[in-house]
Amino acid sequence: MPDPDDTDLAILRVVRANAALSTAAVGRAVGLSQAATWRRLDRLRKAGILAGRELALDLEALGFGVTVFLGVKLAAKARVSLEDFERAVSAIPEVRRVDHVLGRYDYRLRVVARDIADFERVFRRRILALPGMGEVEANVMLSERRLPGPL
Amino acid sequence: MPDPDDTDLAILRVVRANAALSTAAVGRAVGLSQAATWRRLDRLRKAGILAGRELALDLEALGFGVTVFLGVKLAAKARVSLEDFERAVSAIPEVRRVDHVLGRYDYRLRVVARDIADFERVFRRRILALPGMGEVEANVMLSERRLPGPL
DNA sequence: CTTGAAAAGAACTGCCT
DNA sequence: AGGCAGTTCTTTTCAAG
Repeated sequence: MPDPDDTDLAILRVVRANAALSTAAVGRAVGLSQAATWRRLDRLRKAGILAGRELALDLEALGFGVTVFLGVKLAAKARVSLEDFERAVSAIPEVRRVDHVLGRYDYRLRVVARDIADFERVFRRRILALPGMGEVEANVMLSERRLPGPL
Repeated sequence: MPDPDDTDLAILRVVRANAALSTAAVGRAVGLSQAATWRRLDRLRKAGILAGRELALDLEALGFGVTVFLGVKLAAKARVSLEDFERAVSAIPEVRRVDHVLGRYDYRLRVVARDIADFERVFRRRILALPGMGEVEANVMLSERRLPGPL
């Protein structure tokens, strides 16, 4: 499959900004017909560049108002495999992301809770009980901003 | 607006798992007609719980293979407003997320680059040049896992 | 690549229980 | 609320220039 050309990038910029646009509207924005736009979108999908749609759930509107980022260092002595840790952490409902990272920490977790009291419960009963837990560092999220990113 | 009931939660669980499903298919999964499902989805959208669809771009497939998380502490002396910092950091194309946090750092950034050499360029010329930059800590992402989260 | 069109499917509306 | 039926819009595919 050929790499995306400038027209493809223009299409990606449009759909990234407005995922609810029809192919005809995207075509109008980049100066292509509906059919041609569809063919390009189809190619981008098949190339794995457009990896599918997602529905953004507003967890705050559902009562989960607290988001905490945790940096986790596995205990040096503990002979816990990364797979075991990942399996255990993935079983905690409040954990929304598990990033395996290189640096001061081994994992970065994104955790949600209804409020601080709820977070304390999750932290004490679930997070601290994870196999191989070493150091933990926490950052409470105040606000977030998503940016379009490169392209 | 009334809070979501059990049926709403069932619908949210279904669409969260598969955002590409038609309202008719969602209805089948929860035992409702197409129209009833659509009306509930519409209500959830208007309540802000379903906050809109997004197209997932696979940046790796586009050649951005490196993701780095940065923890940033603003310099104590610098009299830089948070707004100034946020404006400047938001202007860097490679920055995909800016999270204002409480804890050891003031901000957590998610940055993408084509490769490590590209990241070094962004880091030296853009990140280190941000107004008010104090300490920085970096974590290179090895792998990530998104989880459904609570509900 | 374009236009035009047809068929299928999904989204939306109104009416009735 | 929920179901049914119908309308409208989009997607998807095709033929022809």
